[in-house]
Amino acid sequence: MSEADLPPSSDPASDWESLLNTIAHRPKRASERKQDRSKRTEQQILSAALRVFARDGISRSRIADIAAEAGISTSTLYEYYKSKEDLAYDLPRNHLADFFEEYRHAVADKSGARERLTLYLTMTADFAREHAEWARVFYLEIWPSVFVSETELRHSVDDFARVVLFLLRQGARDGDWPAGADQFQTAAILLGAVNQVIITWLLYRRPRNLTKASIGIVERMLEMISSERPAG
Amino acid sequence: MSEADLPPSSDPASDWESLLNTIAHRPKRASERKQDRSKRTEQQILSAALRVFARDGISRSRIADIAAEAGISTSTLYEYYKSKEDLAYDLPRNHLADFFEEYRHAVADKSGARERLTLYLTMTADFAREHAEWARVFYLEIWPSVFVSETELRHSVDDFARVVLFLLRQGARDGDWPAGADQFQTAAILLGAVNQVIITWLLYRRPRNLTKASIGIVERMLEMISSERPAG
DNA sequence: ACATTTTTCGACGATTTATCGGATTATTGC
DNA sequence: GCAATAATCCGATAAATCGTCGAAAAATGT
Repeated sequence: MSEADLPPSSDPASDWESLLNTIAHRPKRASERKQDRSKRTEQQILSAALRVFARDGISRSRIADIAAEAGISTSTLYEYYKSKEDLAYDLPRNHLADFFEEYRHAVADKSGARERLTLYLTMTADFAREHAEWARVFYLEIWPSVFVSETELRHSVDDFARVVLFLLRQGARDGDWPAGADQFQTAAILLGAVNQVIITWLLYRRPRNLTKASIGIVERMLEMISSERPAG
Repeated sequence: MSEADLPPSSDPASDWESLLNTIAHRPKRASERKQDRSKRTEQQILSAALRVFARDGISRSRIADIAAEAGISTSTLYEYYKSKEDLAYDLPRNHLADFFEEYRHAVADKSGARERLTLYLTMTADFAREHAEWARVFYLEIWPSVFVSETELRHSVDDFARVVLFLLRQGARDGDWPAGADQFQTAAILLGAVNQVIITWLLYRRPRNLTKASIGIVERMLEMISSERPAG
């Protein structure tokens, strides 16, 4: 990625590239394992943990079950993660990085703030739908948890809002919506609504078609924001 | 409350009263304890659990700590709650009932849907601010949890949205906002944004003034919704 | 005051988490 | 290839926490 090699710039287009670059490449857990065998084991643990956490909930899940599901012994699991909590909070990182990478790819040919923002928010919902087990663990157990703020995961969670704020500012500069509005407030509205729809879908499978629903709600919100009268 | 004695009615005003009546009086955990001593112990347990859960998070909290904090032995606590989970999910019910009761009182002299809705959403945020320990446990640990849907608590959580939906329909009938809009969608936007603000405040103490911020965001959203052009 | 019911608690068993030393498997240097 | 070394894995077991039970203490009714 050439933009990573360039010096910091205040050119808006470059800022966007570098923001995406940063969030898509937050250092994952430094897996210092030397052998391929270990990398496979690590994957098996993560995948088993995801299944078990999604099925039983984190607090009801037992380390022994996860180890069994991964086909290893309990003590081997402890070679990789020092506790259940450690495992639970590491789990979402890879998926989040994948999401940002997918978004970065999909947004490459879009330059308008509104287009970019619509894509971002609808892809968020769609990603939850496509990775429902992950979403169950992330949205219903980890994201709102007090302890996110104590972990590395916090950076990735913060990134989520950072992208929305960036695009709101871009849109304000470009005249897509009034510049006077409190963009933190606008971001809270957009993110809150999308989270609300995702959580409702995860808990009750309503709305039936999450993709369609999220497109509907996002377009409606952006339409409202665009046609707000400038702050007075 | 006399309206509880009346037969079901399709009169809108009476529907509103009976909705409020229902949600404010969801049966609490039936405490079958005979002695006053027990009622005190029960309160001590709930109050201790709230402090410990808010401080350590539910999963890190130990039953023994809660019992010690309540000044009783571990086994006595088990006389009252069959597990930590049981205790955790029972905890929010009383507070939620209190909130609904407070709202019912405060809304008594308001008849417009918009006024009622503004009051509801801002009181929600304010209640979280006033009962921060409770809010920490409820919003960050219990509300989004998978298992809410398995407990009695679910009814109270559903009530939360029910009120908003009721008022959105009232407002549509009264011409406060376009009748064509998908009111489930509108409810998701309103509730999602308020939850988002509350959660952000709980985690990061931003915005500094939660009350002011929630009034701002609620009024802005209702303004946007009121001035949407009718669905086409 | 005594019998009965309710509440409390210490002792203990069960479950789950976490550790450790050595056995097993892979990699490296020659 | 083959030892030497490092990395990985696991059984046995310690540590922590959850949860149960029967008997003691307190409250209640007569």
